[in-house]
Amino acid sequence: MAVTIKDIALALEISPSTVSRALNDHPNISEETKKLVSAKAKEMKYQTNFIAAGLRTKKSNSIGILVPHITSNFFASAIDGIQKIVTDNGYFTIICQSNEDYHNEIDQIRSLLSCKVEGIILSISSETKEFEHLETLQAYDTPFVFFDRVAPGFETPTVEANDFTGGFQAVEHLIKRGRKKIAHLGGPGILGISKSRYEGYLEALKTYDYEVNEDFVIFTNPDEGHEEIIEKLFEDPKNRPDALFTFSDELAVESILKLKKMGLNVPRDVSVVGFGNSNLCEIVEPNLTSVTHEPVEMGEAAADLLFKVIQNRHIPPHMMHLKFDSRVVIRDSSR
Amino acid sequence: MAVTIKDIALALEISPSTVSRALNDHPNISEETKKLVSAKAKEMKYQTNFIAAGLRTKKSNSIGILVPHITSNFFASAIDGIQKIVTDNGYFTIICQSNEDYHNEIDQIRSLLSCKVEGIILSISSETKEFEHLETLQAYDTPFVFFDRVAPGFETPTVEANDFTGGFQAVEHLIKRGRKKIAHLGGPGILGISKSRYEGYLEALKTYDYEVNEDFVIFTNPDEGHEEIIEKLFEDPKNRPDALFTFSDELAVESILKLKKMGLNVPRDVSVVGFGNSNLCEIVEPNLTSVTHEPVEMGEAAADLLFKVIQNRHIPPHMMHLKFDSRVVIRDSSR
DNA sequence: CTGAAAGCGCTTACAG
DNA sequence: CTGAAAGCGCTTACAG
Repeated sequence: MAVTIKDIALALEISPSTVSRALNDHPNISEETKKLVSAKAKEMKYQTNFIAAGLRTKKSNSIGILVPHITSNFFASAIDGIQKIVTDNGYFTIICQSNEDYHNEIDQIRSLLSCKVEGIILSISSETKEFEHLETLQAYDTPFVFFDRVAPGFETPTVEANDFTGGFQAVEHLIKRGRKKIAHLGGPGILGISKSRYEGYLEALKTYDYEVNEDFVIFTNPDEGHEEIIEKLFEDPKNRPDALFTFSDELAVESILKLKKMGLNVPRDVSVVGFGNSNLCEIVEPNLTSVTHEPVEMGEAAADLLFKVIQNRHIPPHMMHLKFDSRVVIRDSSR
Repeated sequence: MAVTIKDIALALEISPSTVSRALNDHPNISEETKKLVSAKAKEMKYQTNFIAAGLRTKKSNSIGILVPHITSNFFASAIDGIQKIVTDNGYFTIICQSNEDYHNEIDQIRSLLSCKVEGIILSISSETKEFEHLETLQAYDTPFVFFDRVAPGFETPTVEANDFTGGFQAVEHLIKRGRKKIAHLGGPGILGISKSRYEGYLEALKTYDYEVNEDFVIFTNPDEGHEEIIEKLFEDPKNRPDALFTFSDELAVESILKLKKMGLNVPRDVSVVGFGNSNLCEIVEPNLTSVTHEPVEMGEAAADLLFKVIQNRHIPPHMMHLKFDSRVVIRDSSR
């Protein structure tokens, strides 16, 4: 059985209170007692029961992470960054996945509340259109930080990539390479990040007096096949885009593979720029030009912000809504 | 503030005991009371405090997962599989990373013990050579299941890929394609999975009366550069392998890219077979032949086993040490 | 510097 | 069918 504070007290013939204080390095306890207690604790292999301590102090020392899925380079790296900060603060994390499902998201939040996490880093699912469950969070005074995907109407910190300027830069790069007909394969239309990247695309076209061709913009869903979409976009030789900016590296890779199958040369016939600057970029041929994304840094920043809220520390207004800038890493697919 | 069982009791003018029982669907409580209570609970947005319940019942409803790193397709997918089973059982997971560091692993285990998880799914770090910390687990009656990486000398369930036959099949495939000089780029030498894949390689060579050339076998570490190693392996035209079986798809991809840089044709000059059958296989060119790995199924199996131990259910001997068989998915890199 | 006592929010054996 | 009481393992205000 697990040894408790009482067992140590018994063995040392002192009170549990003193043991507790000694273990927590309370200033009123003599050095001698502290030494005695910690020696005995080690000897008996005592492990603090966080559950009990948490119940008493109303501090669970845990924070929740809710992401659409853990199997995605972006979110996995973000969690990596978050955990670093969380561990440094002596906390632990409970990680949940919504699987991009609205009802699942609600369940997971409920479960995090039941675990009494002190805060949540949250990336809403691509199906979430209502936000009552987030109001529940607020009702429970459980602070949260939006990560990468933000719901409107909440006064809570946000950490995002600067998707707008990312999209802008990607398209500007293609324009400067002399491309004339630039298409965009977007992400799920409902997501803010999809919209922002698309808006960056539009803004770049506008800035350089390009006309917008609506046939050249398609929003995609992760679960549907993209091959047909890509084929359709490029099948008409007379009205074929000569460049493509995609929502993700995955989409860019799919596009390159499909374009090659269709007998088109990348970048000669079609330049391609992805988003994420993932490890795929240097594997696909030609190597993929891509917009950088900084999941680890973003995760660290989100965790930092969450701890500030938890500890009631002041967050200066300019820190409340962080946007991580991107740059274009140019590789062969757009050279 | 969070609403408690007491608040509901007060509002309904009944005792907390009754509220608790009603909420837990105790048979002795009248349907009427149950309805009343659950309506009120919903109205007041009551959320069970798992922490408190756990303290009382000595059941935390949580299990721990400790993996080397979360950012790895294999482990991320495994966690996916584990979480599915865990959620189905009404539990939640605490996920920790050792970052392949022995001392970190010890710390994480200590922390999981303090969180009073009811069991742990464990993949030891590649630096772990001593196992005292696992004996601590046993001393605390905290059951655990080894996942993918197994420490010797413990009477606990294990879930592994059948790395030996995987390696065997990969090399057999290369032999049947008529390859004569088959090299092996292995993983960290200390890991059982590296050894097993290597032994499969050896066994295949032996079975087909091939001689073993020790210069053709190299064990690698994840953090060191592999380019030089690959270059050295293939630089001598007179004594150059005509096939390569690698520990992972990542290593295979690196090898293919490097071989191409060296002016060698894959598969004409060198056939390559990877391990993992990851999404990289269809991105690299030529597409990579690879041995399948089933992380999701393995994760599910590990979680199932852990729950059996937690619930003291009998595990038939043939279920104690699961090995997931692999097959070779043939693609262009070895055609 | 140390101890006795109360209490965190639950559950459950005991009593009725 | 329902309630009063004890207790899970801690922490901490209060008292000395």
